[in-house]
Amino acid sequence: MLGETKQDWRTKRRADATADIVRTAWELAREHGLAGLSLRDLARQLGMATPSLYSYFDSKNALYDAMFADGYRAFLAMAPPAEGPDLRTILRSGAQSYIQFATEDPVRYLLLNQRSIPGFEPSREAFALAQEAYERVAAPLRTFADASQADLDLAGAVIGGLISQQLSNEPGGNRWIRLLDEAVDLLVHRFETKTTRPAPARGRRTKKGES
Amino acid sequence: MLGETKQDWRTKRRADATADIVRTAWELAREHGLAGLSLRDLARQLGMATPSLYSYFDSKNALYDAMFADGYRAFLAMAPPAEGPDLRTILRSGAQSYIQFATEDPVRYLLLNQRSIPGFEPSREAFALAQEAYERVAAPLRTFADASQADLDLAGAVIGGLISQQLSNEPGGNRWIRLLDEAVDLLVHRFETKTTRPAPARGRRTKKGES
DNA sequence: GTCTATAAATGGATAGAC
DNA sequence: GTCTATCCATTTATAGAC
Repeated sequence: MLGETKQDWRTKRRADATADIVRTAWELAREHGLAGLSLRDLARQLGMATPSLYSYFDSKNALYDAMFADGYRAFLAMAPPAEGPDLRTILRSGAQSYIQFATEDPVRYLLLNQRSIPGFEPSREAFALAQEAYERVAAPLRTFADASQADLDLAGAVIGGLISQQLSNEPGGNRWIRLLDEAVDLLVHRFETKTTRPAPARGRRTKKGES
Repeated sequence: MLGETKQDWRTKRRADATADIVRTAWELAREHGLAGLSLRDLARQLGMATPSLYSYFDSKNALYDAMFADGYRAFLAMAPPAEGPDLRTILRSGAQSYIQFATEDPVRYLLLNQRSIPGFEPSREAFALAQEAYERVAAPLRTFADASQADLDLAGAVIGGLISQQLSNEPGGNRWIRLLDEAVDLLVHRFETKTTRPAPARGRRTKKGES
């Protein structure tokens, strides 16, 4: 029994130390860029020797994997499923959460959303968290607006496009993300007119807005 | 007179060699990633010693700068100003050029559009080419559709969003870029209804599509 | 689990002869 | 402009003592 407690204590110590490493890794990544993260700096910042890190992570990519999972856990903790009386509200609140999450930590956004680190592929466990996060955003749109996969892809591209332009061209500013409401209007218009035409894709586009 | 010819010949030789280096650098960047490009590999591939590269470029960033300029020159060479009988055609053909340019060489797209290399900033000369390319796409939309800067920003975000999602999530596929026509429809709708409401942003969004 | 020591390699960049 | 030789810093990762 006492042995069990001791075991738990050690397990917790190890988990705490691991979390400490990941947190510090994020700090350094924010400072020097994602690819600029070095295990040397990381160990020094933590006051330990470089090889000690290998007691916690088998490789640098394993550390990236832990950061990847940590990032999506942070999203799941901060972003509730979008709710609201109408589609516009749902879409806008979901997108606002996402934009907030992206702009408050651009480096995290890069690791989670672009394939930023050559050779790094998230593990199955980490990828499952990514899917869970995706579903949290997608599910309300499916149930409320009967969104198809193409609808979701288009919405993701539009919102992600605002974020991407903002972060690459004017980090810290709002030139693109302030266009969110107008972008949501576009998407709402599409979602609502779509029910009129259940076969959305091919052959159309000849007449419609040609006054 | 003979001296002048000799001078021209040397100038040409140097320009050719420089172009050769840049071309080979693109090949290696496509193979190993943009950040994975090393001057050692580059020199070896060219059959020269590493330090010889410094006769052509002062630093690695100077090489990136030449690649940056080269990428935009390639765009200017391949993408004519968008033309067409109506806004939809102009927008779609411009976007198609851009998507073609991006997907035929994703690494080039990354260097030109995302801030992919930490510490690299394009020189004034290279940046001027980027602006020229931007204007080539933007000008027809300004003159034909009286597009505001916000209109252009939104359109850029939507098209760039499709490209970005495609390259990060399914390189080589078409899950997102096949949505181009629908994205263009969204934008056309916005451009056309915008004239109805010259003050586009705040305070609206209460009633509109609430059937 | 932690350390020291070190491997084994890569990176960009410079000096100086030819 | 090209080379050889080299510098100096950096990287991830391992071996083995404690």
